[in-house]
Amino acid sequence: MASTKPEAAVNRRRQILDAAIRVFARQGFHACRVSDIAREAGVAYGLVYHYFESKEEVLNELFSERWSVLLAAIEEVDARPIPPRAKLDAVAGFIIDSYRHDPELMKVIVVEVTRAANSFGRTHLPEIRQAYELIAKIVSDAQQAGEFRRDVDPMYASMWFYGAIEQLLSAWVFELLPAGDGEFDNAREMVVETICGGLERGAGGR
Amino acid sequence: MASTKPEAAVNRRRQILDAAIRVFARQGFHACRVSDIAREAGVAYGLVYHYFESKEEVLNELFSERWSVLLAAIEEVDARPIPPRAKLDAVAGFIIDSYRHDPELMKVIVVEVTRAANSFGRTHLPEIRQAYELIAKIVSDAQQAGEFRRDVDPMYASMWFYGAIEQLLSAWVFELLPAGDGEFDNAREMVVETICGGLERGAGGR
Amino acid sequence: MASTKPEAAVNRRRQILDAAIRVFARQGFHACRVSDIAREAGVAYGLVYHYFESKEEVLNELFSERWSVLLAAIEEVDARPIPPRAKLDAVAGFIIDSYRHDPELMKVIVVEVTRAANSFGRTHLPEIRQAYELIAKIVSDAQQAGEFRRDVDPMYASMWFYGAIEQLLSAWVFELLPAGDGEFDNAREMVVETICGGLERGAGGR
Amino acid sequence: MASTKPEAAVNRRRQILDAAIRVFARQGFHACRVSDIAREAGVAYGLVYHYFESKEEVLNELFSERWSVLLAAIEEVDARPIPPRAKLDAVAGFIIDSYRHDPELMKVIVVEVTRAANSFGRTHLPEIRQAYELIAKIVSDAQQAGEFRRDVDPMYASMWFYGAIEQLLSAWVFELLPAGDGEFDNAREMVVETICGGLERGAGGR
DNA sequence: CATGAATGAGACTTCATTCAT
DNA sequence: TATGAATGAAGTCTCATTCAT
Repeated sequence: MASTKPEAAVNRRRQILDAAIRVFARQGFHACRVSDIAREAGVAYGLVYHYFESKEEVLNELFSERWSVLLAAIEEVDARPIPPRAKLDAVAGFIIDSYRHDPELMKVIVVEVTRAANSFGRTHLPEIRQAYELIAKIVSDAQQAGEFRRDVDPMYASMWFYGAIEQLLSAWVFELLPAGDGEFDNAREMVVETICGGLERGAGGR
Repeated sequence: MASTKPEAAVNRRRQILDAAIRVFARQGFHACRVSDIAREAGVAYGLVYHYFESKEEVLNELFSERWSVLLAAIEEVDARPIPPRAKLDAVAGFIIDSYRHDPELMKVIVVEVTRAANSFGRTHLPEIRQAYELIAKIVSDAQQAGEFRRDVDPMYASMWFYGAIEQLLSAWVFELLPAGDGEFDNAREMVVETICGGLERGAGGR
Repeated sequence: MASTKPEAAVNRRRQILDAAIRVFARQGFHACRVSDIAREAGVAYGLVYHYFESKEEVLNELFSERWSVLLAAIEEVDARPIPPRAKLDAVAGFIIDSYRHDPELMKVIVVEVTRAANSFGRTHLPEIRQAYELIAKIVSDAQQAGEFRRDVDPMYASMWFYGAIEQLLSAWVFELLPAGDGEFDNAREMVVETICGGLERGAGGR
Repeated sequence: MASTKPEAAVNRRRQILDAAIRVFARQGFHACRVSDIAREAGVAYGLVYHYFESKEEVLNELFSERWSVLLAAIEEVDARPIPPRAKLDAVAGFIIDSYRHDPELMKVIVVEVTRAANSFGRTHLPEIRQAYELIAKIVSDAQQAGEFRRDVDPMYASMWFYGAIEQLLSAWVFELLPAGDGEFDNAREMVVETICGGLERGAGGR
């Protein structure tokens, strides 16, 4: 009972964030108004500003919250004693599963932040870059270990790997390609097969 | 005399479009005002509305103008009697050269349209899809010819190929990676090597 | 125990008032928020509304509390059996000493009420007028007694006397003139010398 | 005809400024909305922002426009080959006449800027100080010439002189004292008589 | 063709005040 | 008494677009 208020507060904040995900996903960050978020959350206009500095901060929060999980996941994967291809498979799997479990949130993150580097994403370039670098490190280590060819810059490889997956997500989001459990698994398998295949190939020879 | 005006008109239009490229590249589509374009072009405020319906139409025009060239280029490349890897190399080369020759225009196209599918790009999804499909056709034909492995959906492969290149362009645009002639050539070579490598792998066997 | 609360209440009220002086002085009445006062006082947001009707009432209180002291002081001075110049010297001394002893409070009173007759001060015009009239009475009596020239409207004289002192305070507040004990005494002496000098002059002759 | 546009533009600006005087005088700067100014001027909301950066800038303009005239007037007066008392009489006359001819504008200047040093006036402290200093110079010169007593700091004298007049204007504005041609002339005469009287007194002796 | 003044809807944000606990 | 979450009205400023000249 004594803890009702703090709990309520926490819930309110969550309630607004969750509403924002739905609104951002449906209308887009720029096209929606703060009042849309408030209405979707079922709270008063001003309450959004009680918990967040601005509309931007809501998106900020949403992104950072999720992106930090992604970064942690990549690091955790990298620490596992498994071959690089398995690592990249796990990373791809994590990203695609994120979309599978919460397509609206991932749509917001990809569409409004990650692919919107010009406007909003600029703020988050450092965090985004971290993901690239973690992936690059996996590639780089694999090159050191002689498992990936050495003539590809790890950052380039990282771009291709991440870019390929992001393009996939975009295609699902904008319904250029059908989405569904079958597609998710198959796409993950194939993207890893293709990119890793290209990176492994001739690892010894070249 | 009589022909001066139409000519001037054409020039005016071009003048505005070219100014828009610089302004969009510098400030972004949303952050810039129509008056910024007019000032950059050295024309009066209202003249932009003489030649274009709206600010959006300016971007529309810019995109369509360039994208149709890309589509034509891919078709032309596909028609050549060369192996699929050479075709994809030519396509990658065309895109990267576009950036090399006019980085501002490509920045606008990639940042404001292609990667902004939610807001503005939605209008152009059909044209964008065409590019994906033309690339997919190259892959598909290669699979038919036994040169690429058959278990990868050509549209997926297209996404990865295009996504990888777009990610590269983004990285250059946002200075996550250094850009320059050396990088351009190397990146093209390597992205083709990697993706095609992955697609070719076990083409016969599997 | 039973008496703790009322006592605490009184203290709380005082605590909020004192905090308000600092906040109003620092940020100005309009520019500060109720929450600033609460934070400065170290109490909860809503408590301010427990003791005061509104933000205005806090300022009201501050003003009335101090202004009534000023009015009483002038009346007390006027009752003394001393020459008019000595009376005005005492009044000037009282005002200047008020500033010397609590510059923040006087800043608030002068800046936010007395000189802000348009917005907030309007409420207090009657009280402010009383001060003018008390001073005018001193002048008027001096004229009756043949000590001040009779051709100056006592209310005008009051305005000049009070206006001169208020301008002095403003100059100190806004650091147009240096403030300090030396300045305080000299300014008091000189303002009385000048205004009374002008009022006495030719009192007999004209 | 050809000059219609520029002319119109100038007029529009003036039209808005004049409307702002009435609105500021009637409702006060803070209490009025930009839309009130626009309505009073009979123009569209946004036009105010076409000519001015913000509501503040409108007041800025109003103040600077008028204050520069005051400064010029004081300088001009000081240059005349007349005794100091005549100079101060001319300065007081100028200020009081300004009120006589445009009481609304003077109300705005005194109430919203000059006496509002805390909020808005802060921006204009330098200009306001100039006026004080010009008056102080008149006093100082008179002291040099042996016409005013030397033991009064010229800046103090300036404060008293200006403060007395400003207090007078305030009293008229807030109807603490009746205003009218008779009062204007009498007040000017008497304020000069009193202050200069005080300043001249014992000029030789002391 | 060309100009740029004029329009006005729209969105963000602030913050005094209320109220349930 | 005390708390601070919740409310929502209000106002500033922006800027795409129109239109008279």
